[in-house]
Amino acid sequence: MTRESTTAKIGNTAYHGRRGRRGTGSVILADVAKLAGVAAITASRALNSPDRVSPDTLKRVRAAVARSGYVPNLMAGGLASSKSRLVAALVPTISGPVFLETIQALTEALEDSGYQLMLGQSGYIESREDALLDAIIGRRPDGIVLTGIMHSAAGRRRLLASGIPVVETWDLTPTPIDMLVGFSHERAGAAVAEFLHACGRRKLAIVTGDDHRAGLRRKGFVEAAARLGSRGARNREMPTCFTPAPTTLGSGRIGLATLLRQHPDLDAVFCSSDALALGVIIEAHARRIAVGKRLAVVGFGDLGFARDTHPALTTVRIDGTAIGQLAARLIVTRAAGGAVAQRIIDIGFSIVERASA
Amino acid sequence: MTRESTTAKIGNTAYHGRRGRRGTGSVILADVAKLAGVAAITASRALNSPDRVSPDTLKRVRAAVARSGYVPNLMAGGLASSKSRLVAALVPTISGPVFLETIQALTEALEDSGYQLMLGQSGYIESREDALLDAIIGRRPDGIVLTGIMHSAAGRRRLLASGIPVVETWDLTPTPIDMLVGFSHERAGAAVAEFLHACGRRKLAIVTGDDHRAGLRRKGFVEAAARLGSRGARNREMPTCFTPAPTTLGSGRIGLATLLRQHPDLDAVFCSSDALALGVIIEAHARRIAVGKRLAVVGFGDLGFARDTHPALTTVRIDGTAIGQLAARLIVTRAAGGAVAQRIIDIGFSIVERASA
DNA sequence: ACTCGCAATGGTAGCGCTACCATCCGCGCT
DNA sequence: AGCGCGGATGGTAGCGCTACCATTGCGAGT
Repeated sequence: MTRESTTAKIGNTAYHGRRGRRGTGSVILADVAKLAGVAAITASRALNSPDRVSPDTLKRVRAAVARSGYVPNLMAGGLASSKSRLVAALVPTISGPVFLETIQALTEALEDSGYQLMLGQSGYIESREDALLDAIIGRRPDGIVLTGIMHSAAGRRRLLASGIPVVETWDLTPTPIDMLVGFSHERAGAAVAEFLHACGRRKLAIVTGDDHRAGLRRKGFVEAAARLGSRGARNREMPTCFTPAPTTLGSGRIGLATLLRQHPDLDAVFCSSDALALGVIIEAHARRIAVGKRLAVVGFGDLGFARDTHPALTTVRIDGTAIGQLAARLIVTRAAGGAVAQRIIDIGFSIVERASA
Repeated sequence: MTRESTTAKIGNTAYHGRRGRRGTGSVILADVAKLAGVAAITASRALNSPDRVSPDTLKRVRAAVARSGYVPNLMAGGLASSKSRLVAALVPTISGPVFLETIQALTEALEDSGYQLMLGQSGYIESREDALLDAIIGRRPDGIVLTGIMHSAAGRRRLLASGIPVVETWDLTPTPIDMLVGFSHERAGAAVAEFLHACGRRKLAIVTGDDHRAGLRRKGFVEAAARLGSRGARNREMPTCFTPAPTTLGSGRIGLATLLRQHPDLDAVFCSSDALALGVIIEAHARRIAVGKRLAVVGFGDLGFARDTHPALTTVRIDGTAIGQLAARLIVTRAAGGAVAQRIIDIGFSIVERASA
């Protein structure tokens, strides 16, 4: 029994109503083809590679689509072509505006290339990360973007085994799973120490979150400070205040208060996020400490508000948008069968010098 | 020719190498079934409804899955069952932390129920919204969550026609497409005006973004102020400063400066976001205006930093997490074939009274 | 005139999975 | 003994689409 033997009704309800199976009852490609007076495969070509059909056919198929309100079933198409036009992004959490810019740029760049973003939040629980990985790999995305994720060894193996292009971002590990767009947190930390040193600051301190990447920045900062001979840093005795994730304005206030109790004479604070830095500035205000003069404050991230604090915040700028766009380009290239010239891209960073340091 | 007639190799590479089609070459259900010594359909049941197979079979199938590294192809499963286990969320943009909490909660709640979130950003371009809608509907998600989207009439129609459950959020329109979780922006604005009036404030002003929902809050605020007889508000002459999207700390600073130029005696400012409010506070600081005393400031959103500003920010709290969770529950219920008791849920709001007003 | 090539179209056979029905087996009942 | 019944399992036939190959028709090349 063929579809043609049923009524001419658009949609496959009639067919399934007669005998047998499920079906969504919506308009399918065969309906469009019949309306346009062509075979299904020709209708498919008209939609997916318009230059492979005659102009006349193309017009008729397009008209049929418009008339019937047909929306291609991408699950079926994906199954048949093993191309899902989906890209998955895995982040620890989207709150915490650090990765937002990257996700935003990624989504936009992908949409421009006809891809859709699937978002996964691993939280910080490893078992969840594994379950999530299954859910993601199960959809056979054309690419996976890992942002700020510390993946388990098991996770790495499954990703590798899946054969799906992977882009890691926001970090620069020597041994990426596949591709990578990031920068060196350690060098960023070192650069801040050198900058503060050049400003004449010698009594440095840190307010930092305790995630892995912040740790790397701290390491670079402390080592550079030691190398340059700043106070206390020689023996890794950098005054440090750790704050729990996520880093907030409130933690920054507490952080400065805590540091001042032990080291009332400190003259510079490097914060692992702009939110912390804003908190430090506000706490300094409350204590009538002149930020930028008696106390230098440096943030990290160059979030939108950094230019508008009082005084404006000196901070490390990471081009999150570029990271997202590059990640998208890498994946799109790979999905199109192309080879990428450079599997590891160092996007660098810059110190935006404003009034706070 | 059946799969069984080929070698016992795991994965369908051998089969497809021999003659014919594409195929991903990865482990498929039939491989698992063969390993476990059962039929494919039994393996499927073992994975999807474990209580419908014998404990022994279940164990053997699970072992086979573990041994082969099988990951179900959810596109194929979705096609066969017309259940995608995907939910799409449409937001104008994810930067701008307002909807973050909702998206976060939504993702988590869905993951707990075995659903995956697909994220779409419409930007503010209507043509893009339409293209996006096709990409989304094409994947046949089990639900669509609209957050802060003003959808075109055409968009409404397609959503309706698709038959997919839709939840609109963050607003309370009288005629939702399907389901709705939100609150009345107008009433929120009115409540702030009443609150400020009760605090003895009479010379009110507004700093606001110019999106639709902020407009509704402004309307409620202005009308309530007029009703209560605050200065100028009788004739809708509320001093107002509009700022371009997105609302930022910087816009808030400019906003207050602008208002003060025209109305140096104002004693209260209602801001359409906490970011604006923070900017207003910072500008007031810079001008040595005592916030909470000479000038009352009220924000909107109760973002994380609101409790930590100096002085702490009085603001309107919306439970974005609850919105996300409720939206998830509505969709999961519907997808499971259940009927929802209440198609329109008013989540309300509350004014968090702190030191700034 | 006859091949050759190419553009346009169509038929067929799956992609990997699950809904639907059929079968089988063992159990308690009449 | 024969019956029905429910639990476990299997076979088959698609879900809606596209890869692969075949076919057709027509103009150019020899």
